[in-house]
Amino acid sequence: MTDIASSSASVSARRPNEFWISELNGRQWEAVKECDKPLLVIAGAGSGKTRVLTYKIAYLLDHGYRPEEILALTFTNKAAREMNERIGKIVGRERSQGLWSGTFHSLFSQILRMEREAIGMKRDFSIYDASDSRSLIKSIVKEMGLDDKTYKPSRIQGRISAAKNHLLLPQDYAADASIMARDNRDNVGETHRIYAQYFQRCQTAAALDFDDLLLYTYLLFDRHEEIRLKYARRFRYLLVDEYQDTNFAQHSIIAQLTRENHRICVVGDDAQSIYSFRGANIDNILQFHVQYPESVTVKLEQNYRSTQNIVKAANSIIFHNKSQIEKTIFSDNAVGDFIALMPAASDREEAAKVVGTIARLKRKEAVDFDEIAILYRTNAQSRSFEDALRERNLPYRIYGGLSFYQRKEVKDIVAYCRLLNNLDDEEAFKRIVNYPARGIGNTTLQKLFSASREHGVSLWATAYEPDKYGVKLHQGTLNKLDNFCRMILDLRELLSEVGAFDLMLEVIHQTGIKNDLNQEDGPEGESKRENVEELLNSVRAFEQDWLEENGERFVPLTEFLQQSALQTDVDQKDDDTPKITLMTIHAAKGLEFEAVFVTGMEDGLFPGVQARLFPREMEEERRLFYVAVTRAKRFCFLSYAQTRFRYGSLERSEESPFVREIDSRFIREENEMTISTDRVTGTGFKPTLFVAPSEEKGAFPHFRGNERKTPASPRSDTPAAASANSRGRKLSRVSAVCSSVSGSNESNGLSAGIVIRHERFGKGTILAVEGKGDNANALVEFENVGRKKLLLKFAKFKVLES
DNA sequence: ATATCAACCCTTTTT
DNA sequence: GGGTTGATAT
Repeated sequence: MTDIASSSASVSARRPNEFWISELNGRQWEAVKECDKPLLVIAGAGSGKTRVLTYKIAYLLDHGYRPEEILALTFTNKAAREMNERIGKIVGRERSQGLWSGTFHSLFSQILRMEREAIGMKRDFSIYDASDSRSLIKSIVKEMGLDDKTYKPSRIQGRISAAKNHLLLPQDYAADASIMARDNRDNVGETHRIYAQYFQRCQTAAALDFDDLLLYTYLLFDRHEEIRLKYARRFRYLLVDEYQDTNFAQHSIIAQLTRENHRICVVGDDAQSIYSFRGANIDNILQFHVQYPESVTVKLEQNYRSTQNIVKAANSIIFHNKSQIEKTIFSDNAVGDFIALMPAASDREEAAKVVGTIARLKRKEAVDFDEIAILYRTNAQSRSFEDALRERNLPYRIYGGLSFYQRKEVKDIVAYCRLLNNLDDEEAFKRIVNYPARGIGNTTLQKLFSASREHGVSLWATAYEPDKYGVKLHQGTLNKLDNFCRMILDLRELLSEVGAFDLMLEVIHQTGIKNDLNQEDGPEGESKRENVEELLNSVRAFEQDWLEENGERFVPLTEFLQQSALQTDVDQKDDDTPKITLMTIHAAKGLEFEAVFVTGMEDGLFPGVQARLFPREMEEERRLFYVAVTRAKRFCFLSYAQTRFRYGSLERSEESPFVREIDSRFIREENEMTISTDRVTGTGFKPTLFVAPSEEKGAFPHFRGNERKTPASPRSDTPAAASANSRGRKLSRVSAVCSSVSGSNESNGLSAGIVIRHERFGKGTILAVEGKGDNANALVEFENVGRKKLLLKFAKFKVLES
């Protein structure tokens, strides 16, 4: 089972690998070229993990693997995108097209859509996000007459999520004595019934939640051996990034796909495992050698990112953890500056100090804003920094928190779209049935609810045919319901005729949303209208991108919905002006910055109160701290506030115990810095950096600050062109490509029988050409992906033989 | 049925 | 501080 790569190497290697070797150190190269045995790469922070992954894929491509035979799984879209770009740079874009790379969730949801029949799902299933799930759980708790104090939706959601991550269906859950005992002990003994009901309701709504994307993929492969084999064979090589953060479900699916051939490479760092709260199981990485006894382990221990002081300080932090894989991370970079500790009297002062220091970093060290990050433990901490940055007119960008797609006005429009796409989507229905207000109130809804539960049909079904399900309503209400349903059905007619963008425009007009928003005045209404604009922009951008890659007449709404459901804040880019990054430490995983501020270093905040009593949680918090510090290339600051506003009132806090865990040789307090400069070497960090922020007034008189913000939307995360930009392409470039391609292809006079190579789908034979002008399209039979209809206006391919 | 206001939780962390 | 829920008036 280990012959393929080597046997085909001589045939297809086109490029000497010496060039690569110069780009890699010995260990990295070792990891790249080991393609026969299962490979575990323990990659310390900043040790070139992504480099190894990308070169390894390039190496595979050079040794007989076709792009579509490689599956590369990441945790974030950003990581996937970055990987794709870097591979494109190494082997050229065309040779990497067709690679299966992306997040677990997005790739699996694509597979589920392709194999929907096997699991009895319809093509246009909805994806419930966390708040949809929570709201569904909430209504179930209510319906079951349980106390929502003891059965707090978020708590139940956590349990259900954990169950799914352990591949436990409702019946398995109820049958598990230890789980039931635990639930009973915790006074939530009815959880299994909620879970069963939740599961059922998701099914009648044709909806999958995030965890279902994994669970159903597992079940698909488990119950349909032929399908599992199909994918196990298709993916001849499997790579997994951030393996320390995989949960049992992910681990199991990987096992399903590698059962026959063990061509797999996982990359991770146990010291950076920070998602155990989400079911991530560190044993997956620790037990890799047991799962694959013939496996090889490569440790990458040289850090190329940070100064020696930062690396050593980070080592001294993680040293306090008991359980870990033995390794010594070292750096050959400059010694660098001390980690700087910045105490502050209040959270406001903390923010002022941080921002003041940023201004100085920019001026004295020429660190640009996009090389600076302010990190914190909880999203709630962002506010004081926002205020301080706005006051100083410094550009920033917040990631996380209330993401764009979670705003009410945006969610409402998306909910309409979801309902059009999938009439059974219950959460979407609930959200918009009476928005804008049309007199369908709670009492009506309750009647529909109980009818739908009673008959096991969707809410839509009962609203559409109330009589059939014995719903008793006044004539007036019946008329209102009927009007609503007719409007939805009318809009639905458009699904097969127009693209996502046009459809959304129709929705906004026909449903009265536009009217409603136009009536709202004041800054809030203004900001809502802006957000709707942004939503439309992002749809348009998505369309541009999608049409180019898939030759179709228009973008089906369902395509947009699917990608937007799995899109996170970090995936969005607004414009190109450098901005200071504000995010949680979790969100910063995998990123790096010249200067990093780790803020809120307070006992009870970081580590949080809940962690203090449990050693295992303390270790996770400590790893989180380790992740935070190792994001920094040159400058790392730790700040804390002695008083802080929490839940609206002032609270006192002490310095985090983590601060004292750093070896004192690598850290200095702000005021100490001004005196002891003797150890300051390397990058030449001037002690003058630390001056009271008040002296910093007007540091950037010419700088044009943040765009104006309305109080209602103080954040600067605009997802305009999120999708198009997210692939690293500009709209202008897209259109340029389109025009040139369409010109050449049309004049080439394509006809049946001609063989082409498509950028993404590979080699294929044209079966038929039809249509004129913009609508000209070709039906092509591709070798690997089957039949596709390409819209010649957008399709990127070249003719091989005619 | 809707609009408004007071009382009430609260905060980890995210695909 | 902020968002959600519940009671109350219209």
